Amino acid sequence: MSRQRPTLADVASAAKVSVSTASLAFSGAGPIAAATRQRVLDAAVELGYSGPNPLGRQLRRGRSGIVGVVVGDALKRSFRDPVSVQFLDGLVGTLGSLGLGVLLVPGPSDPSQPAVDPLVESAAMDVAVVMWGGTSDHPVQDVLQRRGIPTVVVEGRREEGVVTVGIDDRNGMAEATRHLLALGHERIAVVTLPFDASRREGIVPPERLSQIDWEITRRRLAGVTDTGLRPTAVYETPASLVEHGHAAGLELLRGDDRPTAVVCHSDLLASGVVLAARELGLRVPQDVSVAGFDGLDLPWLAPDVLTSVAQPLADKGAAVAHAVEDLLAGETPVHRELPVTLRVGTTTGPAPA
Amino acid sequence: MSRQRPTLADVASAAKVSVSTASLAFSGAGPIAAATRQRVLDAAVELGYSGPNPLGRQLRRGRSGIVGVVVGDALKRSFRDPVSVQFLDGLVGTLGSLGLGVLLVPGPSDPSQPAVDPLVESAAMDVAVVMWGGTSDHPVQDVLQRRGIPTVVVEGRREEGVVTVGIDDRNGMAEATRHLLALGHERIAVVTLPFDASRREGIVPPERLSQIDWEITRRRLAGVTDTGLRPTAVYETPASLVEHGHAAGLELLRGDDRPTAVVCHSDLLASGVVLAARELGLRVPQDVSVAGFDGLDLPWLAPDVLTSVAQPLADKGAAVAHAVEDLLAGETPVHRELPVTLRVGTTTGPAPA
DNA sequence: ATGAAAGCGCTAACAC
DNA sequence: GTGTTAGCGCTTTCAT
Repeated sequence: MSRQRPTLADVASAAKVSVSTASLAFSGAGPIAAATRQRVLDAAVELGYSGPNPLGRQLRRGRSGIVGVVVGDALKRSFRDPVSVQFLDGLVGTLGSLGLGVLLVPGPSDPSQPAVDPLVESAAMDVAVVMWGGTSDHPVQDVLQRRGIPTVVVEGRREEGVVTVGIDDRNGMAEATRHLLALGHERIAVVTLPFDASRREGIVPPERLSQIDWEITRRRLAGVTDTGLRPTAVYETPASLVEHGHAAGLELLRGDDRPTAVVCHSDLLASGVVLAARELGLRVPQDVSVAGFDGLDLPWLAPDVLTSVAQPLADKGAAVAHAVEDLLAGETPVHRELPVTLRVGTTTGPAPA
Repeated sequence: MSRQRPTLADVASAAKVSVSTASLAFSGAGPIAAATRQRVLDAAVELGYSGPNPLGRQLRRGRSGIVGVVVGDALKRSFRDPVSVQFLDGLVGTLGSLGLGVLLVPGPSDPSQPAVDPLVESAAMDVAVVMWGGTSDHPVQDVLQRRGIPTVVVEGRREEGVVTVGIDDRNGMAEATRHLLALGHERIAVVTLPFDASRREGIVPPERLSQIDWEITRRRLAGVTDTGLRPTAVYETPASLVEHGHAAGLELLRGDDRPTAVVCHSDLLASGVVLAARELGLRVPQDVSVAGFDGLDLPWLAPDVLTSVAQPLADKGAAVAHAVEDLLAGETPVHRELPVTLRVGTTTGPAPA
């Protein structure tokens, strides 16, 4: 343990071979005699050498093997949403099998904070993945572009020169809405994802409906109105969390002119609405139907099973990983749009008479 | 965009300075005339140079600026637990302010899978953090040690030569138990975290009680018995998830000789027990009291607020980050054990008469 | 305040 | 099959 950490050169000289040969012994990429190889490996063990230093390898190869994943929000908030987590799980798994690691890069948190995490500016990454890349001001994407780091945007706006992976949420949302319409509902309210970073909360005044900055919110709301429905109310939430759905439900469902159904932009919001309905003494779905989006497994909603539009989260992660792979191979991946499926649960039923 | 990406040397020659001067212009670490500095920066913009290549810098400095975080389980499962997420949030935040990035390294998932993710073997990291490092076989820690990567173990066994950060969960668990005893409960069951990687589920036969592999489970169970309590039953779960708590609740609370209180090793488990109790028509806390551990915010349990032992999750992340900082500075951080606090909610009350 | 030079540890041409 | 050589892009003494 006395001196410096041994290098490949040390191992090579101990094994009495050249460094290039020693390199081959570890990488296996090239012809080498089994005996030589073994000699190198033995020398390595002898010296306590545990394999090539990744830093040297990375510089030489010009690749870090790292994919920076910019989460669309403060980590804590982002990861409270199973949607992010399950997506990330699919992404990390697939990237892992490609030999790539995931560097967590915090996204913009408070509007007050510096807009771009220092890691975006200076961390080593071969490719970046931007989750929830749907805002119109993209300081993060600008920095990445300046650095020349190829980027995959998830759920963002489809733009020239930007690789995107998304889901068919507009049609999915429309399908959920039509499901309610088919059940005879006429008074339907909508609980939406945030319109922008302002984190506003409450029923949206009509003029604000045309000022949606977040692409995903715009698309899902468009899906609702694609059906021809004119919602009785549109309620904006500051984040996709149960408590915000709960607040929305309390506000929307009190009073006699309440809607008979609520469509929500996410399952977490929808489950909050269900809890609020129960709390108000309303039966679900006899008095009020509730539909969500995401297809999450929500055991604590039992015995109810949420009617929801299921999106293939793990597949989405894998699709993004493959886009990353293409980018690394120098190819330009095409936009992928994954299908969604309406899954009818126990929280929607015929409109009350 | 024709040729290679520009390097610092290109910028230097365009600005008619030496590379070392150009380097100073970017790092700011050294004396440089403001005018020269500006000339370099202008040249950089001109050439589309976006700052020093991190790979070159890392090799030169011998540091990657990366902390590998080995999550204690498959990502998906791990991140379904707010405990991991909130800890990670604190960790990433504090490390970020130290200029360090977090590389996500999947931990052992299935016992069938290769025990150690390839990233552990070969990714660049200056320090590693092992979450839930409490198992007796540490293939991951062995590899890290062989590579000479200093490691912080969270919630693991305190051992010679291993830096650990933990919480005082043994006393916390004892305090929760004493709270129940003080309320007059005599028949108390325990719902525990996994004993080992076997993911067994159900009431534990007595002989298995001495075969707890996971340190955290051992400590928390010891906390319960430290009070002198002899639990009516000990129920082992395969993971800290609501559905497993639910299953435990259903099994423990059916029948007339049911316990009047259940102490759980986590809030997710406890909330599952509450749901099961409600489902069985039992009133909480009139018929059965339930206590948890972690101090999570569980909005969907409303109107109940879980009685729980709160642990400072963000602080734990920060404490680990500071241990990492010490390690990087060449110092040996001391073991930190953070305090926990019993917070009485609405789910515990006097034992039924 | 600036420049020259060395070298971090490795891999990949290329020659033998 | 093995060795020689040349960098990858940068930071950091050390001179000037």
